[in-house]
Amino acid sequence: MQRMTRQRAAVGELLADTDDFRSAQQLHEMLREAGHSVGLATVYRTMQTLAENGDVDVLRNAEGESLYRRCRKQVHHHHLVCRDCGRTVELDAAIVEHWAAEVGQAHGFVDVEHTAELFGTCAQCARRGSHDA
Amino acid sequence: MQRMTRQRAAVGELLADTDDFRSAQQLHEMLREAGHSVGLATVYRTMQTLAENGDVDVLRNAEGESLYRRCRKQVHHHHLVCRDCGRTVELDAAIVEHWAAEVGQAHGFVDVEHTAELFGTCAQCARRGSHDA
DNA sequence: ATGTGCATGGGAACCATTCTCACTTGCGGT
DNA sequence: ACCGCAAGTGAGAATGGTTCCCATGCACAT
Ligand SMILES: [Mn+2]
Ligand SMILES: [Mn+2]
Ligand SMILES: [Zn+2]
Ligand SMILES: [Zn+2]
Repeated sequence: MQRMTRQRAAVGELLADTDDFRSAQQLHEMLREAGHSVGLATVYRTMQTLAENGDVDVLRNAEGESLYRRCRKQVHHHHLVCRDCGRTVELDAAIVEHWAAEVGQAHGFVDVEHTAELFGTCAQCARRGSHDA
Repeated sequence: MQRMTRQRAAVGELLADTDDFRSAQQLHEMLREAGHSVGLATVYRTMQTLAENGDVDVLRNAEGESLYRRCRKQVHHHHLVCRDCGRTVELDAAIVEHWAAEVGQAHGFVDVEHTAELFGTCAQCARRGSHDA
């Protein structure tokens, strides 16, 4: 019931080549530049489906936009993301997992989920940024 | 240069009485019900200013809406929030602070900020929820 | 090759938030 | 108390990311 279409193939190929977090609109533009023709609505739909299936990770930047990325790890993890270029480091954070579970239980909450993301400026962007100014 | 207006007084009073995270629209409605007349745009502006001054904390729920709350602690902290009723527990998380700082430095990132929020269903809402269904 | 129903895409709709701008008002100065 | 004016307000328009609609396209089982 899940069909392989030209559009989905193009998105999949793009995600394989990209290891920074990107917005749906950025992905759409990248597809256009690569010569593929894929509707914006289709990009949104595709990313949503991939996210639901756990095939991509989603996070929201400070502006509230959703950013997507195909991660190496399939299991739950967190990220350190460059707010300038999207460069991403995948993180294990057993400490954070324990903390979240303990705190939730201690206060009688159930179905506890957590978000924990780090945003910074990567070394390369920091170097580039110090040139001007 | 910061003037005390009827509207800001009303918002301040409301925030003092509320200790759950609330959206600007919810606050606007609560003001209306309390008999105050405050424009929605003013609520947004006021919350934005309060947030910039660190007088309220802001976080985004799963739907991407901004939620506001006047916290007891003035210093940096995190939250455990009921996704149904907004009930909130303020959290110290020295472990998370250390983790964030270490990880950022280890990967050469600078100006590292972090988000870490827990969302769950509070005991009361869990009890209420189990009645129906 | 054909049929069926999932997939696509362009534009409209949605919705939280911000902007605009004419009007109001707090408040320092007199 | 009275002025003057910059800060504040609010109703509606604009914004912008995302979702919805629906006529058309196309993957794929038979
Ligand atoms: Mn985790
Ligand atoms: Mn922290
Ligand atoms: Zn970078
Ligand atoms: Zn609750």
